Amino acid sequence: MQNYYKWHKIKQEQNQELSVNIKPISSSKMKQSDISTRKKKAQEYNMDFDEFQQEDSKINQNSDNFHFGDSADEYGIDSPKMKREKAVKEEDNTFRLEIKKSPILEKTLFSFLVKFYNQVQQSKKGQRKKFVQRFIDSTFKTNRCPSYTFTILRLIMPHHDKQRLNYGLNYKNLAKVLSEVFALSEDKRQQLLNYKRPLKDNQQVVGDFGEVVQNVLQAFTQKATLTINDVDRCLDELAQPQNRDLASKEKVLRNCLKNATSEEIKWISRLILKDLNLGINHEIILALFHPDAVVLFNSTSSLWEVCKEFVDPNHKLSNVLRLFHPIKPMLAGRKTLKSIEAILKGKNYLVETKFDGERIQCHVSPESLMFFTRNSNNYTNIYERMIEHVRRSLKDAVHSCILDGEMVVVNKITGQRVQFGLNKTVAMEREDDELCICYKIFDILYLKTKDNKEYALTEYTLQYRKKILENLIDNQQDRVEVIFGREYSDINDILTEFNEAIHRNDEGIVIKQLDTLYYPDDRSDKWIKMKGDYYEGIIDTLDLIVIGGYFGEKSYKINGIGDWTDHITHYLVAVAKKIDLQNPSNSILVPFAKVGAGFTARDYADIKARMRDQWVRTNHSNKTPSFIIQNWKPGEKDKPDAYILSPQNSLILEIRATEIIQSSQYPTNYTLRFPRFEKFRRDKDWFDCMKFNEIIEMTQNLKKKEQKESDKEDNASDEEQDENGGKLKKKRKGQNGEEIEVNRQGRKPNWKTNKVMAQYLDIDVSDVKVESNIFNNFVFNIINLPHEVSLSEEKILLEKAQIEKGIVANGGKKVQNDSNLVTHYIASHYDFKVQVIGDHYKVNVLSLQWVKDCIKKKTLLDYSPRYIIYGQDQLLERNKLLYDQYGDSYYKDVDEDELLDILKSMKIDQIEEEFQENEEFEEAVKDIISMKNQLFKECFPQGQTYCFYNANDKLNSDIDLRYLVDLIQFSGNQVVFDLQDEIDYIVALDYSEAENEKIITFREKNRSMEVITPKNLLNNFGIALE
DNA sequence: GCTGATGCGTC
DNA sequence: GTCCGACGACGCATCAGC
DNA sequence: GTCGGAC
Repeated sequence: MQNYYKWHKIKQEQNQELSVNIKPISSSKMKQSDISTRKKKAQEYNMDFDEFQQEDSKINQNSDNFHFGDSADEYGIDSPKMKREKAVKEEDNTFRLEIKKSPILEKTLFSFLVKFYNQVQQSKKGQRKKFVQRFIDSTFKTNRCPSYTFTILRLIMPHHDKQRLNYGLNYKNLAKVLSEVFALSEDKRQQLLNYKRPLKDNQQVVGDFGEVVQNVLQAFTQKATLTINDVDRCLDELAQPQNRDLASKEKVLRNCLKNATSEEIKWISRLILKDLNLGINHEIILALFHPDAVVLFNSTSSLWEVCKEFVDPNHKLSNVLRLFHPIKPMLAGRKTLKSIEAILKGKNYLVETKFDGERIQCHVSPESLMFFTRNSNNYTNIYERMIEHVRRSLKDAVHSCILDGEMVVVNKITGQRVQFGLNKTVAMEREDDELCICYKIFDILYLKTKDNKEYALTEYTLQYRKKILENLIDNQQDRVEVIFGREYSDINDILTEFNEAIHRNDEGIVIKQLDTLYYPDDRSDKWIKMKGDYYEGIIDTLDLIVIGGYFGEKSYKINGIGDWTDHITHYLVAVAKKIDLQNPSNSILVPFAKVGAGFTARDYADIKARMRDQWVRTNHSNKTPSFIIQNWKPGEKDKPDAYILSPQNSLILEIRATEIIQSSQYPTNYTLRFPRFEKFRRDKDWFDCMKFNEIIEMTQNLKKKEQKESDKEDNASDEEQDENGGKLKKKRKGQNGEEIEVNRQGRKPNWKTNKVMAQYLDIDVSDVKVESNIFNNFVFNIINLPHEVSLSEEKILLEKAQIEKGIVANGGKKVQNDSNLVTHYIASHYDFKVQVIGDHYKVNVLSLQWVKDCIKKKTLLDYSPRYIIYGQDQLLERNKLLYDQYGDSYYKDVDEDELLDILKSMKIDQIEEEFQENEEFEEAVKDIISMKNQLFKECFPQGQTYCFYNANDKLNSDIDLRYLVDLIQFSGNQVVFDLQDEIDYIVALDYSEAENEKIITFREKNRSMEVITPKNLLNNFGIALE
């Protein structure tokens, strides 16, 4: 969008000079397009077309009437209870809605367009632009009458045509209607209805609705006599409110399609679905239509405006903003931490909270006030009650303006964030003492003052726009509020802001550069959004088990046509309510969410290979399998196309999500917001998936917090309501699950994934000789590396490898992910991740130098100030006593006593004692590490207790078990055979149901314990079985 | 007249 | 780096079908 | 909203 202002002369410096005393910009120019010369040119240009001239003048007469304050009535009033009003308005504005048909297109065959569609779609992506160019050039060379250009443009980009009302036909209803129109056999009807489902016996097209339509209707092919206007009129008819029912639509379509070929029907279907799948950006088409077309389109969201404006190809756009034509909002981009730092270096910027509501643009004139959404839809009626509030907040000096902001539900009492789902409900019906809608205004795009001065504020810097905003709007607490943001120039302040936002339970922050103009529809780095779930260590992931699959449209692109399981592209995942190790099918799994994002082609191939024979195809009337909770009544589109055969062969997926939200759709009563696949948990067996009560636990934590907020007594009956209350009350529940729960005992909750596994250790340390034991029992994680070496990726790795080898050589371990197992976090400098990890785990983050120095001196050095990147209060306080302000010790040298002292504070004394008591242990460890045994090529876990529950009698007969026990003991770990407190892992063997119950109950009380399979166990020791 | 399916918009 | 389609959850309005 | 893949 660099060229958005290229046609405009305004320079940014100019803006800076403007003081609060507003200097108008050529106000009289607004909407003073030179119609007479334009018309003249157009007429010259279209000299050959009598009809066109007449038509053009008619249409231009209409546009002559247009002025600011005129409302854009072609925006379909598509909001609810507006039916009656709509009828009135429609009559009022028929002259707008009914755009006269171009006479030329009465004679132009639709097959002309079909040819173009095919050409573009079949060509390679790089070639497409060329074809479009050719098409535009030839089609609009001699005729640029708006009725002509408009009809064609909206048939090339149906998605951006806002003038026509909805068809009420998506693929399901369209399939039904088409079946009726052509009186299809039941077979073919089913083929259309289930276009995503592969047929059992043949290789026919699947997945693309249009293709299936053409395929099915091949027999009905007619001669191509359909004209473009026929199609256009048909679409108009379909959208008519009186044709809402399927019977009417059938009539309309029959009338049109009786003259169409199956190929044409394919494309008409796609037009109705508003998705041609041409693979060409609308901006490319517009830019070819006229160089300024994109700019105008982004400022008015209207193809009709574009067509009216550029009748003359040489016409230069003189103004863009049109009141009551929604501007495409400016968007915030998502950036990596590293790039954020680079982008913002040396700049001034504002940080604002990211509100979790609806982006709403508000247009105001003395006569009218309208709200538009992010996609330019008219939401005036949804937010009807906000009209008066906004008006009241505008200062007298304002004649007209365009405001940009977010409609949010606020809880006036607690101030807590409210669940997004309530937004519309509260807006439209329920606003009470507690909840109400608030318009958070953060920008102003246009202003006309009472003394008739106009400002296209999109052409001014943010700094300036905020200043204007400040002077024009009166704040009304919890109703209409102006958002100013906090100004910073140091990246660290941003990180602090972000951290605070996360802890406040906000959705995130938005960073806006102060010296930038307003770029419609631009999502670059001028505005940047940061959300908690973008970064590691803030939001937990969940391990869920796959229980069902759905056919998707992705399949035919990714897998081609193979066997039917290849068409499964998204999955139903569940938590476990009851686990039966003996007879897995007697377990109870509870559907929790669907996941379809985050899978790579590779991932699909993986699943395919591992699950090939594990699917049972359904026909949507099957009973749900026994292992799925039976009170689940899925809606039509939630019924899986396939179920897994049995839980024990299913997969565990690690799922990331923004938050846990309430749901009436899943029997858990909760589900995930924005779920996406993160990775496979191959190390976990099926019964290691998340448990039902863990959801309850997570949400209980939230409830507790909520209750604390509102000072209420703990109420145990709350949960029962959720358990069997069936439908959820729509009452205030607005909390979410992203809060990080750090267990008081420092134990990790079960839903926090244990990321430290041998396979994640990426540097081979098998040949590292252990030189000392100063880092014994330490687990290191390096958070970041110096910027200087960041020039080359290789150097980074080299540096990292060197340090990690050093760590291992001195008895430590190194891991690649943060977790509760990490004892020492290391960083080269302070950054956001450092802060987040520090706060999350309540740990100190030490400098790389500390590690290097320790290695060099072969001793543990004190955590002196110069070694601290991010310190916890306790340590900082201590250092205040020990060191002066320059970090120099008050004592000359660090003597042994002091070191011991420090070690004590670090609780290392215990470890030391252990060593003294157990010399053999240390020796054994050394021995094993120095062994160049294949089995131990990676670091392996130590000091853990493994339980082979009741396995004594099996040991002798089972050689594998003996081997496992040896392996564990040999490597400095403990083996026990009964359930006791210190167990870290219990090895899943062939237990009876009763014993399983015991294990499960025991585990309930010992959350830190994990059940692992022998396979996992080997995995932990770096022994891969595959 | 009610309920579930369907469409369409928001995030 | 940018664009695009294929995916997620929700709420509301409307229609089909009982 | 998220994401991966094509360009």
